[in-house]
Amino acid sequence: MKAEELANIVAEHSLFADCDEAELSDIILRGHFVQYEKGDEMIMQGDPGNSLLILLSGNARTSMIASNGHEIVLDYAEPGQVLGEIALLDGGERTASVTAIEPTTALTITRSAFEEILQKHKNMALRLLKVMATRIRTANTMIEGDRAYTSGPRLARYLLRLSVVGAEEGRLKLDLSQSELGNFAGMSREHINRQLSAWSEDGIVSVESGKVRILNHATLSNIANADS
Amino acid sequence: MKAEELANIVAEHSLFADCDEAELSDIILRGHFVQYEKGDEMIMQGDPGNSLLILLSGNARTSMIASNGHEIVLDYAEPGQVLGEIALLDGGERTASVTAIEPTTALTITRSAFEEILQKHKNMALRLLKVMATRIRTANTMIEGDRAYTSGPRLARYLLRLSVVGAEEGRLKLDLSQSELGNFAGMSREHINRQLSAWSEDGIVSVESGKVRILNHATLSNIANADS
DNA sequence: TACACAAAGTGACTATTGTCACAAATAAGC
DNA sequence: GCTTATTTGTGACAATAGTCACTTTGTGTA
Repeated sequence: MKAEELANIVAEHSLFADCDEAELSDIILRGHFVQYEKGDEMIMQGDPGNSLLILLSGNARTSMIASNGHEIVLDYAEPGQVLGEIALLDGGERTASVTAIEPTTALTITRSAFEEILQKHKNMALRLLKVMATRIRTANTMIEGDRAYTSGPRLARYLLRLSVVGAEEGRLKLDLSQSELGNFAGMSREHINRQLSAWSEDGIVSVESGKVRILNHATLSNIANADS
Repeated sequence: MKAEELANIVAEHSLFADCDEAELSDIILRGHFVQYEKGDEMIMQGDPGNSLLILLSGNARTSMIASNGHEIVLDYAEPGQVLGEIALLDGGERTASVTAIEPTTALTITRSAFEEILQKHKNMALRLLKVMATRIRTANTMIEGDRAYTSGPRLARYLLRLSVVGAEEGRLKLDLSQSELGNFAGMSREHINRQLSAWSEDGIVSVESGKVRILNHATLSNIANADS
């Protein structure tokens, strides 16, 4: 793999967005290329965390299983995303799993390789700090939303989080089943279904052949900030 | 202020735990010493975030007000804690407020000063990365707990989070009113009251003159991981 | 000590959301 | 193209926790 290729893959907001070619090829040099099939666990909850992943292609789900069996989806990752850096940095075990939800490729970087990269390219640390700051912000917003709002506004928020910015026809980044949406938005599959049906009636979303689309982005945003 | 003093103040797990004297005095040199009274807002939600705080003495509450008025307490900070680094790093506005809950002193560091410190002491970035990793971990655990468990286990978790490790007589780090506990644990004041009373009956906690104490740490831990 | 204000305790009722149990509709594999 | 599995749709019911409306108990201060 060449630095150019990685540069193309890596998304705009990614950790590596403004890396120069020297940095990128250094990263590639020190990393291992890995392939996953749909359903493969790229990172496993409970394992010690001695490496970090950079998602190159495909999509993955970050989720955790609580001690009572409840599954919580924390986020979905796109190409360019860094995964598993938390356990790598603080030395703790992995508190969440990352599962490929389609055929996926990634670059694995071990702790020592990562430390070398940080040492050699000193801007790297600052970039990673920014990425992590945004991640904390997202987590806090998630806590806020979960706590302060009832199911309607909450589902609206999670749908908007899945929505693409310049989305033609309001298509979402991922076509999730209603049970998955439930695990992401923190509500039961049945409840998701009822809420979606209601919104479908009002022309806010459409649910054709399992695929949810946002028809009225504006009202959905209003709902997301509604009083209840 | 002298580097030694800061060294003494700063807690074990703090960002500055293993800073040498040169680093500490550099930080002091570039920061401003500020005092707050009980109730003062040290950081205000909605403001642009151009500085960071290091709590030197006193205690503070990090909380956010949702658009529907709901107040959510994210965490309580002790001396040594870094506050407000998220907005500083990612350039966004402050998503939470930090309020002094007792007379408090802090060291304010502006963005430029902070960048100088990072530049000069390159271990600093790595340390901050660790701190932030732990913070993401805490936030994720909070999301997990809020989602997967009912009020009982949840309150147990938040009480344990407030408990001191070698706590003589199970005293908590902070004596919170039941309404505050409610905002922290995400449940109504009344519900907190009922749950606490029930546990008090069973000898798991005691609630004397508004102060909660953990009498049976072991069972409370069990409750925190119960099936419901 | 008395007054005022804030915090805690408690009962009754309500609301929201989850659970269970199916039927219907898709999708996937052979 | 048929069979099987996995989603989706929906009704009835249960449960958990919030709200309201008070009373009671503390706490701090003039």
